[in-house]
Amino acid sequence: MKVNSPVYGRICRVVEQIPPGKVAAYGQIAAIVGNCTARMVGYAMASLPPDSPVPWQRVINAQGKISPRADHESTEHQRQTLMAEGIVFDSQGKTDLRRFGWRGPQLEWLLENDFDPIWAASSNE
DNA sequence: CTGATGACGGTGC
DNA sequence: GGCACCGCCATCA
Repeated sequence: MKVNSPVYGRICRVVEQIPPGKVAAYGQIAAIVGNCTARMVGYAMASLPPDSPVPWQRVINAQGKISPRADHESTEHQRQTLMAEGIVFDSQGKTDLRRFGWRGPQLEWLLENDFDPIWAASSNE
């Protein structure tokens, strides 16, 4: 990532837990990170280089849509990447979070990385 | 230090 | 369902 910040670091570690074929909302990531807001997550993603190892493309907004930004081509690339992972978008460019929404990290991971265990995935995958 | 900014989200109309 | 506000707060100039 571009800047060295403890907060951004925690955000990125959580984002890295999102498996292929799943997506998470900015607010969801923020809740897991704790002491952080959706805007922080969005800003952190914006600061990442396009070739970052962090799967930033799996983070979308709470409406199940890819957040529009100045660089339209980047948005399109994100959509293509997610479709390649199996995510399906409807005619409105929305994806069904009930089907593709990430349930959260595993309890063990949360505990080992000092995150609040309340956000653990409720059951299996 | 101060003010502007932003890949968001909840509320109210 | 959609749209306009406004709070959010780490970063940056």
